[in-house]
Amino acid sequence: MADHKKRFEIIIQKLRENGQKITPQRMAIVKILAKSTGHPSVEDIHDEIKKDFPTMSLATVYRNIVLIKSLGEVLELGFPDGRNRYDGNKPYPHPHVICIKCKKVIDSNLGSLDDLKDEVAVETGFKILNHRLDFFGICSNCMAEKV
Amino acid sequence: MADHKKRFEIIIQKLRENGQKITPQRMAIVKILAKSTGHPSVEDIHDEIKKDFPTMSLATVYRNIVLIKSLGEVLELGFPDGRNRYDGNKPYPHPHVICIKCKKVIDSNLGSLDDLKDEVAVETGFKILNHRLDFFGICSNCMAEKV
DNA sequence: ATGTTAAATAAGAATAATTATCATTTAATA
DNA sequence: TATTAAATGATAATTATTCTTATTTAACAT
Repeated sequence: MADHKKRFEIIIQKLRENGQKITPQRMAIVKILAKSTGHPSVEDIHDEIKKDFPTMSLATVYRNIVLIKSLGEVLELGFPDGRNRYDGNKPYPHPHVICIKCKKVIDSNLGSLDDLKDEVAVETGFKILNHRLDFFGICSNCMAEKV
Repeated sequence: MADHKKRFEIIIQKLRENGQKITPQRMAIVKILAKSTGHPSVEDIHDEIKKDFPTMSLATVYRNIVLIKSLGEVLELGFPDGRNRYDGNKPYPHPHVICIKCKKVIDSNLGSLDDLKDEVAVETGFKILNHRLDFFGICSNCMAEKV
């Protein structure tokens, strides 16, 4: 089964287990999050779904993301300019590489930061639960386009 | 000279070099950013300065942060919940450790991520300019307070 | 199959952080 | 001290997100 199909099933299953109803709108949102290779914003998701559900409300997208986030099945990437983006395909912390020109967000396949995490825990006395690592730069496309 | 005094002078000097006026309000903001051990939010800064300048406008704080950011002399830490925080003492990327209970933000003294950066550049074809590494967890104080 | 009910949705109002506007004030320079 | 472009203060505008409420509907029991 394709990766995003599997993720879709996992998230739907988890929703069921938590007594949530499976509505068509909810399924549409989960479907996009399960793929989410492009790290869509709430508006991206809303626009995409409006093709099938012209009455889909933005509030519904927000509500469902909060819900799915609370189940640990989507990763939220917040940015200072207030355009959060989401990854429901790999909901665990992993490095992202972000183009500051075209705003593309891609995944990196770097190894884990467990060693660093342990160092930080010892150094600070924190119980570390989570982390986030982003690299910012310019992608090869945007580099080629520079005038 | 104390660390934050030095930072203050550096930032003021850079403002001068760029033809910016040195106003009392601007100095007050730079002074707080130069210290900024607590990684203050815009509101924190505004509240602090209002003690000396009761008429200080929020807009002035925002404007000056944008300006100082454009000079590369303050690091902006954006969070999904829309409460950005600032570090003008160490304006270059460095790991932060954030308590998810009391929202405290402290610095970590981990070594550099230059090796990782190079790996990512090779892997993705990006020109990497910047990065951000945050660890989220619970600080020892909050851990002790749990009921 | 159908009725019941608590939860979900749609639409739009409310909120909160940030940015823009514009009249007034002021730092820098002559 | 006068001049002038830039900075400030006050507030309106904007934008992302959350809240509210009437309506609809998925899930379950009959």
